[in-house]
Amino acid sequence: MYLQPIHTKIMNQTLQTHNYLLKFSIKPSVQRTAVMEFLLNNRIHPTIDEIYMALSPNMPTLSKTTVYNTLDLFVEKGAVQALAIDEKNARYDVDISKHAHFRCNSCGKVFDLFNVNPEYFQFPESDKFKIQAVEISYSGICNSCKEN
Amino acid sequence: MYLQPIHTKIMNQTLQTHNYLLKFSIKPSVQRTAVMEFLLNNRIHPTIDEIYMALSPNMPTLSKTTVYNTLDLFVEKGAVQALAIDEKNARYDVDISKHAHFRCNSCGKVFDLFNVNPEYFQFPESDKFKIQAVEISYSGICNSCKEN
DNA sequence: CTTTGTGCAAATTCTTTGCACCAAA
DNA sequence: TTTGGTGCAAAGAATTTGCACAAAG
Repeated sequence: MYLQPIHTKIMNQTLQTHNYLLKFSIKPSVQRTAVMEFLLNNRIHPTIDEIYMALSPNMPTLSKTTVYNTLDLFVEKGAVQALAIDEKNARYDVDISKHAHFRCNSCGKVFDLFNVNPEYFQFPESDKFKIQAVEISYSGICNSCKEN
Repeated sequence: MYLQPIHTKIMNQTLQTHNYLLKFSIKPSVQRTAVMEFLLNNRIHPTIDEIYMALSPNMPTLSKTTVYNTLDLFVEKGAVQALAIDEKNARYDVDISKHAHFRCNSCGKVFDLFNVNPEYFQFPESDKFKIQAVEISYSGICNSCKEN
């Protein structure tokens, strides 16, 4: 049986991410690929700072400006959606399918909610606006905060 | 026919606002009454700065800190809802009934949307979270921006 | 070479905090 | 008096901007 060397596995994932960026017409630089790979592997709706903090140990020259630039580009190209659910910081979601979010008012974490009726994501009739997007955000207390 | 003097009208409105605050157990100071009166008369989901800029000409000693304090209190008492729809600034809505909002990506203005199916404001089943609130936010281009 | 991307430092904006003074009960 | 409200100035945090250097084609 042939065992795939670990570095090849890593290369394969990076290659996948590289190709994923190309699907959105994003030129895959080292930094952009690292940011997208982090988003794909960590579905935690991270803030800019969380992304920067996670990547900078392995990428000491990375700057926060680049993380800002990268996410602006990803949003512009439709590869990620920016969430308004957190009033303090912008949060980013690599899952661009129609789904809702829940924010815990105690710990501040943002979770996906996939069991919201898909019908809710339809746009209402309007002669005043050209509606292009919808965001459905719930808030309250998550179970792990409720226990404490 | 008896014409109500204009200053009486103003007094009457301030008195109404005063009593409105009392309904939410908010002690009606001069500043709080002015802020609430502005919110009731201007359903534009204003930012802190918009409220401050509107009131300060007639209330030169008003400070932005007081506007912040006042709106924190209003939200805490349930008299207004804070909107997360605008990533740049907090916006406040004195209409606490269940309705949706639309933000124009061009001019940044936020509008009410009253024709969204009330069913959409129901909370989904969840054993992970105690859901307490929902915000439905649409975005796109408003008609006056589309024309220009 | 020319264009595009990155990263540092500074600037800007929004919000919060500490504290002193003022006002109402 | 005592409590709570207001307002100034400073601090803090998130984001944006200007510009020089690096990388890619």
